[in-house]
Amino acid sequence: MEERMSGFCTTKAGRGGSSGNNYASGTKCGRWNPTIEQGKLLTDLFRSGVRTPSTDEIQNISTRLSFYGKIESKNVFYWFQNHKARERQKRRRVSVDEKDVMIRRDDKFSSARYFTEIGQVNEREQVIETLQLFPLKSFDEVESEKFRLQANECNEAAAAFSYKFGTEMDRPQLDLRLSFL
Amino acid sequence: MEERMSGFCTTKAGRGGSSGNNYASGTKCGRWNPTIEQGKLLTDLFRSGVRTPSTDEIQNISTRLSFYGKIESKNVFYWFQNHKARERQKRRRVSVDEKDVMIRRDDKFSSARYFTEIGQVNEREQVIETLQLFPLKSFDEVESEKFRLQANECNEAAAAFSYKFGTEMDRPQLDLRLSFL
DNA sequence: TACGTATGAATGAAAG
DNA sequence: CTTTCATTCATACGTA
Repeated sequence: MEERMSGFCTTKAGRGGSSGNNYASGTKCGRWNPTIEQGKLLTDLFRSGVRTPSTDEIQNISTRLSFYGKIESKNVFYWFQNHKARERQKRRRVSVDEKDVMIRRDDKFSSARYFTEIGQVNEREQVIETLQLFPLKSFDEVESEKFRLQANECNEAAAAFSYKFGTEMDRPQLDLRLSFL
Repeated sequence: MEERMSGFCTTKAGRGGSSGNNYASGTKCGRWNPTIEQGKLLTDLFRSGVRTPSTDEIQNISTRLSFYGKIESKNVFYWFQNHKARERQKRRRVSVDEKDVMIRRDDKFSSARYFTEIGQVNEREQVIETLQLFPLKSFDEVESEKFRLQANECNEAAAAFSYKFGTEMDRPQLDLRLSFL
């Protein structure tokens, strides 16, 4: 029995906002907030192609992540659901805006600027979803970038993760899901 | 009490086009800030009953507003999201206060009472959403009032808005959304 | 300069 | 899956 403080309340959670800030302010307890490690790992999984993990996978991931702080499987479930939805939503919006710009282009600020500002705009997600095995260095959003920057030591976490994933689990790997895609 | 103007401040006078783009304070770069016209129009739409515009509507609105300053659809999305949430929050806060008072005074007063005294506190917002076409003179918050006061000349903006909305669009009006409710 | 308020942005949790 | 709600973080601005 280990009663770590990590988890819901204590929130040392660092999830950046938009301006490269990770808050550690007194967050109110009540809802789960990923710790940096958890966020990093989740993001990695996402970037690896995981989009809609099965119940079992969710369970596994959750178990794994619980090492870094309190977490429930539903949190994992929601995380992926939201992350995926928002990636799409963003993509959708951006692309339309982009179109608008094209149409009404003021020529003052060309589209190039937009792409840079808005970030990676048009990427085929299906492809990514199945071939992401090779990190294409195309993080989905600025967030991941921040995570990566502010938490390099998390690599160890990733390592541990992979490790455990391959040992104490009955299922092969998270890669397994890729096989039935 | 705040003078909100300037569009985005694309790190500098990014957009040209519409006149009267006051960057006044010369601050704010990074996050969108509605110009007076944009704010006026958004507020009007809100008061007209628009609460949760669909993706398409958001796009239209955004496109329209882009005439008055740089703006992305997500800004419109967030604007409505926040505006609605805060209206609700405020209302909730008030009702709670009222309730406290009530309770303290006399427990006899029950819910029925609230409706009468507090005014249209617990209104069915769906209804509003569909019938708000007729300004019920129930402004949501002081802000809108201010906007209205400090920017009367914006009516022209509203006019233009309506105009464009009715002409350069393939869809009828913003009322269209009401059809599928 | 310090702080309160209004509000843009983000995101966990759910509902639809 | 999509859309909405609730909460919280972050920041612009006004004010003392």
